[in-house]
Formats: sequence, structure tokens, C-alpha cells
Amino acid sequence: MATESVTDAGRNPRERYRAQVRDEVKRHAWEQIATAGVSALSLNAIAKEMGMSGPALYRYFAGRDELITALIRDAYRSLADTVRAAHEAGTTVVALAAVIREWALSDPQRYLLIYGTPVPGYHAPDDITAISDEILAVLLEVCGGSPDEQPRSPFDVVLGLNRGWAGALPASSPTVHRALSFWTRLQGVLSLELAGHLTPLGFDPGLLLAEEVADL
Amino acid sequence: MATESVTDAGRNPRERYRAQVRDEVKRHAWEQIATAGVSALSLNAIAKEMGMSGPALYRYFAGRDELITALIRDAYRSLADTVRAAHEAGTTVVALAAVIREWALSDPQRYLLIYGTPVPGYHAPDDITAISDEILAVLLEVCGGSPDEQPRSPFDVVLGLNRGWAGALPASSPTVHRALSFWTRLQGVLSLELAGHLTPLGFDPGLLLAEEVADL
DNA sequence: TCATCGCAGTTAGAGGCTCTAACTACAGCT
DNA sequence: AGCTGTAGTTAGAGCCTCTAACTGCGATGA
Repeated sequence: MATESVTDAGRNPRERYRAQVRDEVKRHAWEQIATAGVSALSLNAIAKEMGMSGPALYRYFAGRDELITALIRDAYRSLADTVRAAHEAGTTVVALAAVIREWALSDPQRYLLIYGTPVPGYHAPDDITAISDEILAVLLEVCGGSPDEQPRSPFDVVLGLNRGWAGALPASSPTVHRALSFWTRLQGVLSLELAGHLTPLGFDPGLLLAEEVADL
Repeated sequence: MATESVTDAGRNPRERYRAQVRDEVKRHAWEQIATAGVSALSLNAIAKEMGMSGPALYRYFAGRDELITALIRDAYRSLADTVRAAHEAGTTVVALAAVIREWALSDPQRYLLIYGTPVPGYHAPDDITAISDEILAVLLEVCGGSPDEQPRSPFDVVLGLNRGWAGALPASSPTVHRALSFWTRLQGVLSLELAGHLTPLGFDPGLLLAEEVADL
């Protein structure tokens, strides 16, 4: 499991210890989240589990929100690493979708922490949005076709006029379109599957996902 | 706004009053949810806003969870009514997608209460899953083609072998497949858009959604 | 080597929450 | 007109987050 802090790289023992404790706090936090959701996450409970008394944890995290932000960062990092590894191993869109699905299924609440219900006011810090961009960049590469591909649909044309994000990246409009379709179709299947809305329908969501991303 | 209880139908004044208060509680609850998310929903705060003291609300809702369940029910009911109305007015899949998107955008947290992060243990009561089925049934009708349509893809075949849900409904495998694709693509665009993950990309999600559901 | 200083961890406590228990007082029914 | 059930009250237990003030250990510099 990738963690934000390169734990054992702290020079002085103080920093090493701090990083260790932070990691242990996060481990307990993930456990709580996996079993009862993020709303049940309690600094107090974590402190007790670690054999300390309540406010001690505030030495390590400014508050509940900062802990959650750290968890979100780790989740993004883990997903980005997974996606990048798959890409570097040379993957198809279908295989990539399957890899991401497995990543999500291995810890649904971790996926939902990123792509589930956001708190209305919340705005992620820049270093986190950077990781998100990193993921999208890989998507563009995986969905890339011939560089001089012409627009094929009205939406392609719109994407061509206003390249918004990905302005710098060398991707044709259809490539951007494919990446967007890939991403939204993937999220569609996953968010419904993880929320349990597909279970009663009695089919394998993996099959649906494979076909959804096969014809972009 | 459709509410579960047909407020003014209570026969004796006691029941009428109860229904009125329940509705007022729910109105305040929706306000809180819209501004700060469901995790910030507080019975205590609602009671104060209504000029009563804390525990009074427990006469009307057995607890926080029951209130939330009632809100979920109302949200499903509202969506089902919206979908049904569009269908009865004769709608295309593209138009239906736009209608549902508008419904979601008009109150993002209401959409997210249904399709956002679920609490791990939560299981919706039967009357709520019935509303969900109602929505899916309309989807099948909107996506229906000729009744003797033949399977076109491996997933169609799988759907044909194991009709799971919709066993009773007269829908061909490709119809079921189209409904499923429609539903997952819609959820994909909406969940990303409402969580704010599409905003930085700088394009109109409505356009993407229209093309996504245009070619099923 | 020893004094110092900073940081980990403590308890106390304010203020919020959910929810239960026991009580009061009023409104509707017979 | 009296009875009864129910809406509302306060008190309080037990959670939570987070602040403040204090203690005591361990790393670091003279």
C-alpha cells in the first residue's frame, strides 16, 4: 500500500517516529472506514486502539479533516500507481478497465472516498489534483490513436475548439473523447456496482464494463 | 416536491398534525443536506430551528437513521415521478438523460443520497427497492426495440441465459443491454460531474452525456 | 557531560451530537 | 366533564472534536 510519506527516509529519529505513528494512525483509519464508512471515522477511537488517550493524535494530524485529506491523497496515489504500472506493462483499454475495477473492488470505501459523495464545500489541495491529472494523462496515452485523427462527432469539434485541460498534451480530439468516454463509463459501472445497485440485477458487472469500454 | 406522506389526507387532526410536522422536519433536513451534506445532518439542530428542544423530534422519527431513510424514499419517489412523467410525455433516450441530469443538478445532494457513497451495512427497505425497480422498468420501456430482436454481443447472450431481474418483463436481451448501458453511462457522467471532477476539464458534461446515450 | 529546550503524551473541560428516561400539561374522545 | 394518550419538557449518559495547561522524557548544543 502506497503511503504519502516515504516512511523510513526521515533523517533524525524524531521524524522517523512521527512518520511511523502517522502511518499507524492511517492504517487504523482505513480499517474503520472499510467497516463503517468515513462518517464513522473517529480520532478518539483510533487513539484508544493505539493505547493512547484522545487528544494525543492532534500532535500528528491537525484534526479529523486533515487525516481524511491524507487518506484521500494516499488513495489517489495508490490508484495513480496502479494505472501507471498497467500502462507501462502495455495494456489495452479493456484490460486497464479491469485493473481499475479490481483496484476498486479490493477496497470499495477507498474508491468511494475519491469518487463518492463529496462534502459540498470541500476543495482538494493542489498536490491532490495533480495526482488526478496524472491519472488522466495516462488515460489519454492509453486512448491515443493516430496523431492527425480528424473529429468525428459534434462533441469532438467542441473539444477541438476548447481544449480546456490537456491543452499542453498532444492528443487529438477523438483521443480526448475516447478518454472521457472510457472514464465516465468506467465510473458509471463502478459507482453503481460498489453502491450495490447492480447486485439485485444478477449479472456480472465485469462483463458489462468490458463491452462498454471495448467500443469507444 | 413529492413527499412520501399524503400530508392532508390524515383523518383525525392528530394525524394531520403529525404529518405536517414530519414534513417540516424533512424540509429543514433537506436544507441542511444541501448546504453541508448528509453527514452534517443533525436532529438537534433541526429541532432548534423549529423552536423545539432536542428530543421532541423523536416523537416523529425513531432516530437519525429513520429520518435519512425517509429522505431517501422521498428522493427515489421524486426521481421515479420525474422519469415516469418524461416517459408518458413520450421521450427519447437522449431527452430522458437530459431530464434526469436536470433533476440531479437541481439538488446534487439529493441525487448523491441515492447514488453516492453508501454506508457499508445499509440495506434499503423493500418499499424503496420497489421504487428503484419502477425506475428501471421505465428505462426498459424507453430502450425497447422490436420484441424479437436477436442477441448481438456476448453480453447479450449472457443476459439471455440469466435474465435475473426483469425476468417477468417482456424485454429482449439487446433491450436490457441498452437499458443497462444507458443507466451506467448516465451515472458515470453524473457522478463525476456532481462530484466536481469534470469541472476543471472545461467542457459541457451535457454534451458528452447526449453523445454517450445517443449511440447505445 | 550536563543543562536546556522541544516535543510526546497526559488530564480537564467546553460544547456538540444521539438517544433514553421520567415528568408535565394539554387536546381529543367518550 | 373526566379520562387518556400524546406532544413537549428537562436531566443525563455516553459518544464525539478540539483547546488549554501541564508533565516528563530524550535529543541536542555548550
